[in-house]
Amino acid sequence: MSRSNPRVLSTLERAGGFASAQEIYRLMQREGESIGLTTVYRALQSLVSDKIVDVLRRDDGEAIYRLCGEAHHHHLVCKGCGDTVEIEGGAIEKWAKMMAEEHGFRDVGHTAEIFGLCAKC
Amino acid sequence: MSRSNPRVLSTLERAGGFASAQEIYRLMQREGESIGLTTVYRALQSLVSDKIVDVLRRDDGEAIYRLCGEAHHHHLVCKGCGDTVEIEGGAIEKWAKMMAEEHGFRDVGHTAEIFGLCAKC
DNA sequence: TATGGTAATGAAAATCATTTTCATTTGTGC
DNA sequence: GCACAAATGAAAATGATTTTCATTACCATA
Repeated sequence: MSRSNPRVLSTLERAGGFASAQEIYRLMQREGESIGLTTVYRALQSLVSDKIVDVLRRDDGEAIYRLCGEAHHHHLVCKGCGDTVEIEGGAIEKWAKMMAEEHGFRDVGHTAEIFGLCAKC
Repeated sequence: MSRSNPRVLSTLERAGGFASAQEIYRLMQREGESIGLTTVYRALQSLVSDKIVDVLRRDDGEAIYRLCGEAHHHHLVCKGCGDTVEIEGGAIEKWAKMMAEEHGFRDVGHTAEIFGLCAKC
């Protein structure tokens, strides 16, 4: 069932743990690996649902995949250079829990991202 | 030079200050306004560069436009029936601001969504 | 070693938001 | 009326992503 192709994962690692599907595909091509674009996409989807990688969005809407630790965290992303800082979100956890209770929701998860310009940009 | 079509802006306002280009286009069509999709896109680009609206990205990559200075809100979405509740996020605003300062980021915006199962599902 | 079934693969086509092209229309000053 | 710049929008192009579908690799069992 797991389509988390290890070659895709290792390429993502080699790319610095931060790349788009197209970039990973091109990188593998350049390195002489024989793989189809479809398989790259499927492997990434699988890695995402296995929570081995995270997916964010570039400003142009292209999805970028990045390795992430198991600990639940949020991101502070620079719109200029794409630099990403992992941040802690204790306040968010509480907020999400509170809101869910207030409206009778259960089994809740959440997403939260902050984006702006970093000091260098 | 300014292509900030006022009909597009007013439609965005009427849509609750938060919509995608496609949605604005469909809304105008439904209301009998005669306008081309191209013009909607151009008007939105113009509004963005005039800093009258902000652009964010949905999870699926579609661009959503938001009136600047609009008191924005967040969503509580049911995974079962898709029902959505608008919620207030004062805690998030503070958290985002704090985190941004802490890491030297400026011009920051954020997204936050909570999803789970509503009482009915 | 054959055989049958299931999962993985990838080329090509489909989808969908967005951008570009370009011919036409509209508006404005003279 | 006339010329000319700006605005418009239909249609085509673009580019990422997903779907389709026929083929292939794998794996257990007879």
